[in-house]
Amino acid sequence: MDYRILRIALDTPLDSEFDYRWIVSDKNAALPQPGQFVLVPFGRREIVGCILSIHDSTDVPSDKLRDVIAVRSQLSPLSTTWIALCRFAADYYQRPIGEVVLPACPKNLRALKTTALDKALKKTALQLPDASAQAPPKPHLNQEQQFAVETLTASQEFSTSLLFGVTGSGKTEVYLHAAERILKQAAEQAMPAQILILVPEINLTPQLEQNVRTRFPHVIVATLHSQLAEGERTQQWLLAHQGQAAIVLGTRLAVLASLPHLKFIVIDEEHDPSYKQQEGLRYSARDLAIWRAHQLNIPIVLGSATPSIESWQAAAVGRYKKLELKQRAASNAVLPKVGVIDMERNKAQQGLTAPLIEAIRSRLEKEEQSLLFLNRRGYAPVIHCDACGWISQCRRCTAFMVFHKPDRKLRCHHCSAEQRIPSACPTCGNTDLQPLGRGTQRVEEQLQELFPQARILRIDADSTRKKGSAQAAFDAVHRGDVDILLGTQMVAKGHDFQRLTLVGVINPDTALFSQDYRASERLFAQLMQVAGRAGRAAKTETGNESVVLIQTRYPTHPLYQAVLKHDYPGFALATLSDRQSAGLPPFAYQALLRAEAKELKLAIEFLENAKNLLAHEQISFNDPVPLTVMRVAGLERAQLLLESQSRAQLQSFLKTWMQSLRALKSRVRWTLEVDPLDI
DNA sequence: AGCACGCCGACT
DNA sequence: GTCGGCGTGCTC
Repeated sequence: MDYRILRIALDTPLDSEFDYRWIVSDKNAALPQPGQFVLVPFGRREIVGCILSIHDSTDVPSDKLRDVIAVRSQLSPLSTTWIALCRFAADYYQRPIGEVVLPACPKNLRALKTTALDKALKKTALQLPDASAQAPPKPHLNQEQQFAVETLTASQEFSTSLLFGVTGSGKTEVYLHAAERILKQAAEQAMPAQILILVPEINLTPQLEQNVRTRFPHVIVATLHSQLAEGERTQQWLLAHQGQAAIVLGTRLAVLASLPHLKFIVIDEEHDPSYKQQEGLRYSARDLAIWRAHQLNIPIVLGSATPSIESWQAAAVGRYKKLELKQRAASNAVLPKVGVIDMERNKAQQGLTAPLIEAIRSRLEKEEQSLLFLNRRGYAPVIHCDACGWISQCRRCTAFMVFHKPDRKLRCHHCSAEQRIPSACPTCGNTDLQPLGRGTQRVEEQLQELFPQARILRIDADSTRKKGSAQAAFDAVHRGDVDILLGTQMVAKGHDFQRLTLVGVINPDTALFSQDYRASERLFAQLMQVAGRAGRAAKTETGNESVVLIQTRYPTHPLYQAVLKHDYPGFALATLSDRQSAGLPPFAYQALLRAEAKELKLAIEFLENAKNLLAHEQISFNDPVPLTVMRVAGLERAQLLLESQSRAQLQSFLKTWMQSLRALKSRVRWTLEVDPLDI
């Protein structure tokens, strides 16, 4: 009997591809194709995999070979280009290819039954653009924007551009104009085209989605992000895969979407940490997007007001083209004035210094809005007993339990353990337990005392737990129903508040002294971003200038001085020189091996073994160390950091090292992260 | 990761 | 006597 060998990717941690037999019963029937999904027996169950390649023979002994049950032919095959992208990601991040290919596709494609898929296919077959609307007049571009658009669209070949422009400088307009031109150029040549736009978090940038849809009423715009319901996700994915969607707007997972006619990629806010997947395949969507652009030989643009240090360096050495927008696009918009409040001279009461309180008061008098930024939720990060020294330590984690006042609970932010507030100290019975430090809830309480008439709104992960409540909260601010907005980093992104003329940063100093060498880079980006919430509109009717006030104990710290001057290039230059002398990225490449076990000793032991397993001249190992939050949910964790001057050397080392590590068959649970962001 | 097999402890 | 704990072995 005639048969073929199908080499198949399966979603299993086993680092291998699996060969199956396909019996050719009818010579005239079409053979299965790479990129098609198949149903196969695997152990004692049946699962769906994806054909990677087709062969005439295999080394797998024939008694092990089993037959494919069925081929899913209703879906057009994924391209070999797409499979090559997945293969690169799998190799680079040291994961089996099946763990890339299958999770990259909607669950309905992998389901045993195809009913949901068939339904989605039927729906997308009828999909048409909105088209009812007429495209609104396009905003006029200033010279810098015009130049950026020209540069981005001048060639259809691979190039990476870094679009550097402050908040409000009109980066979005550059993306949209470039996208429009690329679609138009393709249409003139009667070529299909697709554009991929990646954003950090889609629910925080609903304005962009709306913007794109109204600007492109004649094409299908698909959106892809993790919060879509499965049916919807399948449809949106199909619109991309079938080439119907000319524009695909999505979060990091969209970088692995099937896009047969991809011609241009945009990465908005390219520095944002949420482009890094933090579990499973720990990929950087930005880095994969650049690889994809290179693979397809198409242009890609990375945009940011505070580029990642890596991207800035790449632009400095000419690997990326640097495009700069120096002015805020609306001619009457100005950069907010940034000032620091020295907390040594101005003692804070309940976290707020007198100058900041005065600034809020003056905004209230003029009926303008204030925004206070504090990156710590809850009421107080810990409660303690004055009499005996007891503190609210989590039993299962190396962390304090956070006091949440509205529901009168202690909650661990690491393992989500909860308990009611003890009415008395668990060790000595003292009934006077005190909160230490402050989170957003406590500052909210303080604001209510100081400004009883003001309408105060807190926005953080706790206040926006219900679906749609974040949107409702932001809508209230936009309507002007809020005088003082208070929140965590959730309030820093995306939204432009027209009547907002004061941004107060309560105390960001801890990030200055973090173990993590990237903490200052993140702080700088966060401060610039939150500062950008102010003064986006023209000067208000009252003629008030927008102001950003940062409360700090270190007012002369270079980081704050750079923020004061809106001087990202200066900050980046200083950071790069520090990184260079310390031999840190982007002047070195890193990988991180993490281990967790019931006892720290076991984790450390495993990492020591791993360290001594395989020597390599161009790889340097640090010592295994416990993580800062050593124990989470009863498991103790440690990590081993590797560095190399050469990305290629690190890659080839990791490949053989991983094989040896797997062969150890250790009890300990471990993961490897390539290019880690948090250390 | 699943899933099954297998070998020991406390229950209707 | 059996339910269920998790060690270990296997998946083309």
